[in-house]
Amino acid sequence: MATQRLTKQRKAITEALTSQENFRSAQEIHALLNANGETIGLSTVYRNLTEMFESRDVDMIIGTDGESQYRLCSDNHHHHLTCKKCGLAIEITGEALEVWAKQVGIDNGFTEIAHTLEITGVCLDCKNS
Amino acid sequence: MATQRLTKQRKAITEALTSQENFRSAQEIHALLNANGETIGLSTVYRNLTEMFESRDVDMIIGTDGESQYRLCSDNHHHHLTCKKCGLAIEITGEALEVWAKQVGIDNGFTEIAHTLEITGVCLDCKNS
DNA sequence: CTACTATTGGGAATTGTTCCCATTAAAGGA
DNA sequence: TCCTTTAATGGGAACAATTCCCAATAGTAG
Repeated sequence: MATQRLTKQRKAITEALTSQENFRSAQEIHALLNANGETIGLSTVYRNLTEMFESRDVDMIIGTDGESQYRLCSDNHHHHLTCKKCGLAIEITGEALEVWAKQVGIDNGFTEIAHTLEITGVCLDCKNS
Repeated sequence: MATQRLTKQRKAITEALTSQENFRSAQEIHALLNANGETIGLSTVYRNLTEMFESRDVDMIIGTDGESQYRLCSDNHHHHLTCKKCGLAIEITGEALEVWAKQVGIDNGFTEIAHTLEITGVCLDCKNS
């Protein structure tokens, strides 16, 4: 009585996620797979990403436009400094911030504390053009 | 040459927001108004909330299901500690964070630096139920 | 190999939000 | 006060992301 079958679609999705550094929407993953010659249904991508999120294999965030974005869970938590014009993204880590955010939650009696941070601006190249 | 007319719809929306403690979705505001006998279009609610957000009269956050939620804001820049279960939102200010975020941008040659931060968790009441 | 059933995929349905545009009604001036 | 101008409204169509439905497909245990 299997409860989890290893289909080639599931494998392909995991592979696609592995090849991506940052958060990608379900639609982006789907497009990526199709571009690579895989034939995979959009429903399947959504279904699997949701399952993977529930089993904590991927992180999910909700973007500023309300679109869900996914990324394979990695242990090193970090944030991004993103250019509004060209989309350039620089990884930011801040141990102090991590600790502070968690502390704020604890101080207010919260548990299961998580946080998201986005810093945006205009990068040097875009400013000079 | 007026650029901002004080319509009764705009007034009603502000009133509805005033009566609410926590974040409410545009649809909730709309339902609330209609329940109070106002006749107001959903488009109008969306339009005004978006404008009010852009002019910083209301705070907006994107809920876990991707739905935008609004609340009248106090004047100063701040962030939120939000309960995943009940939506309870506590205002957070952190001068250190503000300075740090700006510094990170500057260090990387960015200008027009802005940032958003959301801390989420489960509040005490929701944990005990 | 076969039977069982988890999983797939594609189109329809849903949901939150924005767009379009003819109609309505603030606000300033005569 | 009454016009005139045009910002603002509202409702239905359009959209985009996501979920649902279900017949067809394909892992996997035996």
